[in-house]
Amino acid sequence: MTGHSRRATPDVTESLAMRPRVRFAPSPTGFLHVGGARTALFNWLYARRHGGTFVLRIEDTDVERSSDDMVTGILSSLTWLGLSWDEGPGVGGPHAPYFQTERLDTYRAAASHLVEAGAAYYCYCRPDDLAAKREAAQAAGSAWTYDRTCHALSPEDVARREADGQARAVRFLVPPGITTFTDLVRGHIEFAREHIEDFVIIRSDGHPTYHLSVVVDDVEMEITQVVRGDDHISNTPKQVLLYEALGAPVPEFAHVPLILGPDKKRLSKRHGATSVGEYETQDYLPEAMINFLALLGWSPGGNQEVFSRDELVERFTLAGISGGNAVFNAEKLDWFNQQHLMRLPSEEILRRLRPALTAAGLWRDTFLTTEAGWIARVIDLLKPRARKLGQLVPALAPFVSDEVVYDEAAVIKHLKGDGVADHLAAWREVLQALPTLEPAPTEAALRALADARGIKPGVLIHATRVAVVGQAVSPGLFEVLELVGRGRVIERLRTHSS
RNA sequence: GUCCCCAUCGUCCAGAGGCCUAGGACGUGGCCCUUUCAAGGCCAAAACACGGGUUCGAAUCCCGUUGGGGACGCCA
Repeated sequence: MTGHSRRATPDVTESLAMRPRVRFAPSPTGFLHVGGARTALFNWLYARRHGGTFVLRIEDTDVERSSDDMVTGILSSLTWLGLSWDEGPGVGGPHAPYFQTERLDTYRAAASHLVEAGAAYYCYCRPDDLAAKREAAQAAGSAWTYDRTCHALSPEDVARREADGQARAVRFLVPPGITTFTDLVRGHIEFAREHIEDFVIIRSDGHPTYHLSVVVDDVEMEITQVVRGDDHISNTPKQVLLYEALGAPVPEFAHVPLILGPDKKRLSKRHGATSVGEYETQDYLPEAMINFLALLGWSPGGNQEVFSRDELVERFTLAGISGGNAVFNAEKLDWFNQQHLMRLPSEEILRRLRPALTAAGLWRDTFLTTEAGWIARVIDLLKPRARKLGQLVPALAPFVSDEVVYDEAAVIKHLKGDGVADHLAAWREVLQALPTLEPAPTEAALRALADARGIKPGVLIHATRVAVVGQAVSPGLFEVLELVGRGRVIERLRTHSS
């Protein structure tokens, strides 16, 4: 060790300190919404981009509405999207547990600390009474903030209520002044505290409210950047106040715009699918979903649209998040799906298709061995014509099995015409005589035959297509014939020729 | 009602004072390729909300108006 190491040490320490710790903290009161998924994605991208840590924390303090099934569903959707978490449910971590209901003592301790420090006080008001006051004020057209009744209670009053065993909540005492914070996407934001009421931090049932638990956990879990939805922006000053009262460093904030439906209203069920799980069910590729979501409200700056997960990680910056809300455009998602499908290697497509092919009775293990090259060519031919992965299953059928499903309209249009059966018989003879079904010579042979018989090549082409694949549409006929293979082609022509 | 945020083609974005007769993508229309369908290529229509400033010069900076969104819970 030389003098160098002494200089190097602080650098290393500093670079470690720079590593961000971000988190996604869903409440398990519903499925993973696409908006939540995008928030998770931005956090994940930021962590991965900077070699930081992505924490997943479950905010289940609303015991009434939270459920284990929802937790499972959310984890499953995140996993499907490939947003792996470094700390959280299932993987644990230095700040476990990651379920808030398992951390209640921590919140109570923090609240007691705040009460002792005079930063918070007990409140014996009944929720019903407060709601009534609030409604009355609203009816009168004015805003209502808690009137601090309980802050004004004399020690005797308090003693009597305690003796009566009255339920008490804990309220944070909002000091006068102005709270400011810097938002990484919007810049400087400030709130006059006169508009902020003394908010409840511990409910009368002893459970913490969101404001307390989120701050206590973010402090304890050493979260450095809070990346979350725009709808939290007005909560932020309350939380900044809490950080300060707790004597904790305030993290940086980045509020990302909301995702809207086509009518510019917050995306909801009536706009169609809103949960990630539905898109999974609808056979979208997770990489397409990621790409689409990333570009909703964020831009790397150039003109490129299609990005792999790694490319997104490489380019992600919080500063690239735009300020305005974004409308969810399902058609563009479809386009991304197709683009990613086309870019997926055929082996990968085959791997993902295996369950569906098996279910359809079309799978055989030789796809992985002796037939690997052949099936890859078939997939490459079909994939630019598919919008969804699953569409490849029926498209693959005429290539991999003897079963051909005939489209009635196509049969009538292209196989029932005058002389068609006869033309196909002649064409079958020609094919049988050909040394191979290589596209170019096969096409030449077909055109020569059509010429000899005085018909347009299209007549033979269309008839052959329907006879071989059962549909009026397919990839280029001659590539299809070669890959279907002479045996099956001849056989299918035989059943449709005279 | 109060507070906060936002404002470029129908939609998603580019644009960080002159590079803008505003660029890309989805979608739409047309053309090309072609045996069908895709993919791909080319072309077209399509936007700086409005009004004031600041500046030699503004989509870009400031103010206001309007519009949209969000928050005002013992929900998160």
